[in-house]
Amino acid sequence: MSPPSTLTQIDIYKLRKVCSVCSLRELCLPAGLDQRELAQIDQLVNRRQPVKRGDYLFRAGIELRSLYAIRTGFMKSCVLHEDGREQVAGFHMMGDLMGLDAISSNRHICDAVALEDSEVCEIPLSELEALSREIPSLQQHFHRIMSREIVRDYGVMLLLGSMKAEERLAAFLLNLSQRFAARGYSATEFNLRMTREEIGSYLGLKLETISRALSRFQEDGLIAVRNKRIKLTDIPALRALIGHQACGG
Amino acid sequence: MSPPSTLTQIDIYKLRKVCSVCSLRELCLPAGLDQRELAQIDQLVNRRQPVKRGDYLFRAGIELRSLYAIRTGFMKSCVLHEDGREQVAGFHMMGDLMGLDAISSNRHICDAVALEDSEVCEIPLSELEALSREIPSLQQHFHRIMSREIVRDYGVMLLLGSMKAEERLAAFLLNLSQRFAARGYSATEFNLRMTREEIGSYLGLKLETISRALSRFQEDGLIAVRNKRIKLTDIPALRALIGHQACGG
DNA sequence: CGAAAACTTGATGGGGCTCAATGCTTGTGG
DNA sequence: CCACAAGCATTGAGCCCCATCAAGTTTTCG
Repeated sequence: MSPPSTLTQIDIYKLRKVCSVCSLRELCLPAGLDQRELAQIDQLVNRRQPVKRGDYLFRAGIELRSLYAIRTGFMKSCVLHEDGREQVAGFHMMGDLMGLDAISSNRHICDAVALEDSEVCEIPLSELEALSREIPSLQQHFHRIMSREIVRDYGVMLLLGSMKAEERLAAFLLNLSQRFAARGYSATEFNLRMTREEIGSYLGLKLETISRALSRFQEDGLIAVRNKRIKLTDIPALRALIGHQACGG
Repeated sequence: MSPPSTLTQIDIYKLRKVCSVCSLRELCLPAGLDQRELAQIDQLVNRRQPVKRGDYLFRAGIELRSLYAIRTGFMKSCVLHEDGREQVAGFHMMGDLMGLDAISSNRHICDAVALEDSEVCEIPLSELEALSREIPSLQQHFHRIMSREIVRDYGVMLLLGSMKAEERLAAFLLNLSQRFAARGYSATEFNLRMTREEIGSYLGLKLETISRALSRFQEDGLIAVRNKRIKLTDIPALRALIGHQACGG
């Protein structure tokens, strides 16, 4: 748990930790930074932190301390309603930034739970804000990340408000595919880290509906699914599924 | 259209225009600014701009020029899907900031349409960013506004994903009520600026469902509705409607 | 290995969509 | 000022998609 003790090992440990050589650099940080700026950002991200599967990274109601960038792993965020209603608001993977919703009130409004053993970079908000006052491209990048979250939310609203069950699921699978591809993984074959129930919660459907839709996709030759392992065998057909709502004329 | 010509009138015109004496100050700007900072912000908001009912403030796909703060009036934003599907993503009123979704890609993601004759303040993004680098409290305020939009979106996702028709409508009416109240208007009696179809689009329902639910609320004594005029006569009952999903145990 | 969690599949019912007809409101031009 | 049209709203009837309930199977994990 504590850093290794020899000098060489410490160096490696530090190098692995710092942002400037992090493999997620393109996802987390703006391009075009000079050495000094990168060094400042390294200091900003003051610790890497493991989160075990099932553990909470933060909980709704807790005071905002930091934002968290996911280094490895897979997480979900859940919004809670007073009456105990709960809904998955998003799934988050490598390079995603979590906690943006808490800036508004200084308290987290959703739970963040690891769906597999993960590792996050903690980013104190006040320091991020201070540094982004000095580095315009960092500021712009941060604003874009927040805006991207808003865009994503609009997409989910569209999905929830106007798509049928199979359209939603197809959109969900294609979105996952795209995000894995953007991170260098296969666009056609991956593991669903979440349960059918969690998918359903995210898509405003029940787990049985998810299960049935997956079975039907498989029957129709669009996917091959075995438990959490998914293979998209006909992406164009999945695409076609979305966007042919009633086919009126 | 052009400013009046006498000196006195010009002064009034300018005063009305500038942020530091704008009646929306508390909504738009952070508290605790000194004179000099307020003056800088005045310069930032370079023009007030009328938008006639039915006119577009901006359209999806158009390059982002500025953010817009609503001074008076009422607007909607609509996300568009490739296949022509369209959905109301939000209703916006006095003090709301529009265009945040466009920061991500530098292009607007949604249409913004005035639902009644309105007036907006144009805020060039690059200048806002520049100024927020100099004024920390402005920076923080801007981040909070973006975060608040994310929080709002999560609420809509919860609504769309897990509420029944009447719960959605009750939540919608209470939300409007609260926002009007926060702006000094009646919390119990107001005009719906939008059509039933637009409400339905926002709530993921059809206009007939909205109409039926409103009629039912009226039968049950929760509201009095005549066309667009709404009176909330039993707010506690409306609140109770939300959050008693299945009433299992 | 055994218990709990997760998943699949079937049967049934209901909430909201669809289609349809009618009434109301608003705006426009003669 | 009225007539007319177009948009908006209300209400009804029937149907379909998805939720619900239920049972059985597989997978996961301590």
